[in-house]
Amino acid sequence: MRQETIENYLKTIYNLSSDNSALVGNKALADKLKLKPATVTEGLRKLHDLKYVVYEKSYGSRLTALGARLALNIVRRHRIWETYLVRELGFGWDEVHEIAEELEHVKNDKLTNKLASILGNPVYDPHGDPIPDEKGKMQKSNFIKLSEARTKLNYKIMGVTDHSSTFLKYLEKHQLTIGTHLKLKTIEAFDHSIVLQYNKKELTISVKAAELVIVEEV
Amino acid sequence: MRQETIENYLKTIYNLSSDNSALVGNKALADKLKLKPATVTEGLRKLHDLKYVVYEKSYGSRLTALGARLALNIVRRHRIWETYLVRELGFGWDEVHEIAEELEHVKNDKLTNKLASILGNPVYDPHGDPIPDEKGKMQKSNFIKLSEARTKLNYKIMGVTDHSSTFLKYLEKHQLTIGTHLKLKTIEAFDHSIVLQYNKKELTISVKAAELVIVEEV
DNA sequence: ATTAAAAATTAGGTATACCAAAATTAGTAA
DNA sequence: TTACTAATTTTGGTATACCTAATTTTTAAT
Ligand SMILES: [Mn+2]
Ligand SMILES: [Mn+2]
Ligand SMILES: [Mn+2]
Ligand SMILES: [Mn+2]
Repeated sequence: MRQETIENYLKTIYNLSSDNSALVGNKALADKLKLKPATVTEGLRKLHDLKYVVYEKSYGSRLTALGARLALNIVRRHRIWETYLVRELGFGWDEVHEIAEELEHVKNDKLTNKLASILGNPVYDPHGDPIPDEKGKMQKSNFIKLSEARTKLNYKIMGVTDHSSTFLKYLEKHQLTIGTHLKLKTIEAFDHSIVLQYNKKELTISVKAAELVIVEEV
Repeated sequence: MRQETIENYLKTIYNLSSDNSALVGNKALADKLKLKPATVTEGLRKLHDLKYVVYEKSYGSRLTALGARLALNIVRRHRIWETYLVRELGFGWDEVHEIAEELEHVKNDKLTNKLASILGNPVYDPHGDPIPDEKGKMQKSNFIKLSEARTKLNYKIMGVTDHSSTFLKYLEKHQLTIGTHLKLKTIEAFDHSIVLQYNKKELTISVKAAELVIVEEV
């Protein structure tokens, strides 16, 4: 199997199984990888033979310790490059994901570590995702989705779970960027839209959007 | 054909045919690409269909205008990354070629141009190779191989044609780096070894090494 | 427990990128 | 010219990464 193929599978399994030990289904994996389920079935059989995943036929797959190590490496490179592109090369947070998808496959530890070191070994990337260190360890947090937040409480935006340019531009337009403090004023009983108060203004956002914003109570 | 495959063929044809329009033979191409001639024959047929090369059966191939444009793009990215790695990220000139072989395939003009701009739009890379600008234009020079230099004259080292770590480390050990001024003292009649005088010392180097060093008369 | 829908697998195929061995063509040195 | 050598092409393969359509398994809904 091509190294890049392996890396894309493992990274995606990792991303889809945030509580890492849960099984990831083939359909979800196929969608993220933009492949057909039949293709993914084949791929997983090979990754199983390579001992990167344990594959429970018809139920899904999870990373082995070996697979998780590789996955965390890719995730580290991806997030460090995104941070470097934003902080050192002047890209917007909405532009970097696609470029990082390519740069993440360049394997050179000296390079990755040099970039990290220039950045002061950052712990979060521009989307609020934690950056694993060289050993794969990273910040663990008790952040929640904005869609699960409660009225009257105060929150701070810590990240996003959709890296698409359209979504990030939408957030930026409304000044909903990482670090923004906001208060959850009310939740519409009708459709669960959320009314936010921040920066001396009010904004209503859909559940759909709120599910993609990560916050912390403050 | 995979984009990376195309790019490696075109870049290599370009590098092997520095005197622009000369035909490049399949054997030479196969060696550089670490492929077998049979494979290259196939590849060239496809590149011909894609209008990237003109392929004269049994004699060799040369780039079309379209192919040359793409090739110069890759060469630009390769050389800019090498320069960036050396000047901004603290790598040695002997470490960057392999990394650049991967980075050169990341296609994003904003990124390439940003790196170039940070570097002050450099015209030469760390090995003395000229860097094409966005339109593919680059410095032309009348440099010669050190093996073709004449006794008693003074020269300045302008570049190298072998990017391998072993060769570059050898040069560095003897302080034969780019910019070094030297005088060609004598040429051994026996084996054409060259006796150099520079930095208040003398050094004899083989024809083999001298062929890989590019100099300019000063 | 039955059934319909969704997810996963299998079977059968295409396209790309490579290779070894054999056959051909080009170049060179008598 | 001939005869050898080197380069190139052809032929017949392998391996990987995909796909569609058909079948099977799992899950969810009566
Ligand atoms: Mn990303
Ligand atoms: Mn990110
Ligand atoms: Mn190089
Ligand atoms: Mn170079």
